[in-house]
Amino acid sequence: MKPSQAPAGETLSKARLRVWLKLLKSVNGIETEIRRNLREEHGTTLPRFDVMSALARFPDGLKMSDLSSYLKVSNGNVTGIVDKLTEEGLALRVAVPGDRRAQVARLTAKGRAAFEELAQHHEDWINTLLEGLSAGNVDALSAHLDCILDRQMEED
Amino acid sequence: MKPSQAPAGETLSKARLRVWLKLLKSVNGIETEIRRNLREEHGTTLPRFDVMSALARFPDGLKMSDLSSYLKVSNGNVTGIVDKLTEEGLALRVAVPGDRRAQVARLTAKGRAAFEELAQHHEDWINTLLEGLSAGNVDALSAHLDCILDRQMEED
DNA sequence: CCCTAAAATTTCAAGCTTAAAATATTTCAG
DNA sequence: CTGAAATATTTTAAGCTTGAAATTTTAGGG
Repeated sequence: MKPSQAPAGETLSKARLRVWLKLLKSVNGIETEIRRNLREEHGTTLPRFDVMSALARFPDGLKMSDLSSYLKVSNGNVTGIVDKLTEEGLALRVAVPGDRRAQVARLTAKGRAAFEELAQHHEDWINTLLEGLSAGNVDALSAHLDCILDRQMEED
Repeated sequence: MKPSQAPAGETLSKARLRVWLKLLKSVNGIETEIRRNLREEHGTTLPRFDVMSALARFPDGLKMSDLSSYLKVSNGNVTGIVDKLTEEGLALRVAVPGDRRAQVARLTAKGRAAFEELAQHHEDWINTLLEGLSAGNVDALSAHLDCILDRQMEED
């Protein structure tokens, strides 16, 4: 009545590897399409969208360091992206009253308007790319991802 | 008896967006850890591992263009990575008999040995990072990802 | 007060990635 | 044959990303 000849642990390890490759392929495919849409339809990039998205959630602005830890990217990285957004008039840096080292990044009115536009299209793109997932599929997939994410949070 | 006030379509769209963000977070977390392991424990990078992995599956070598379409990255990209692997003695380019334009990239013996080592560790890392997924979870997750991937294949 | 450690940010060097242009070679219609 | 189109690859310019070094400012013990 053994289900297989190989040790269960080894088989599970290979199955996890296969599902990881599938996970990677799914995400890369979607991400590539989103990047293409952002570039071709809006002349922008995913990192810029991500920063705008973060700033949109914090209307009072975010310190540069909070922004980088929120997005899980390096400090130097957000410096460059906020520079670009600032040049384009979409964001600005505001001095923090009590601390001359720190600066808060915020969206400008133009930045907020641009983000609203982008965010709607982004949701539409994702909705189309995930058309194969019913509401039930979404919930089940979400639960499985929680199994992965729970482990990641432990490690911090 | 309505399940919610919002139109079903809108709710599903938001649910898909949420699961997309969760998918991205899961994959980014794992990928960051894999990159860190490759760098700190083996002094290499994920792109180099990906190329070695592709070449390991084709012992007779892969044309540069086949390599880039297999990995879904640009031609110019694989040129640079194969250059690096060649400098390190892990890969080499072989002329294709009938076509002086083309070259086949192959692993050297050293490259094959290095890859075997990396691949085993890679599988172990993934096995640990996905410890939260039982065999049943893996199968269910895999099925849901197929819903996403099926759609992606249609678009090619 | 001073001066060292910590904190916030930017700068820097190196590597990855892409799209597009450039090169070299092959194919094939006429 | 010949030259235009197609194919295989490399080069290039621009942007993203990181980790580490550098800069500026703050905080706190002595």
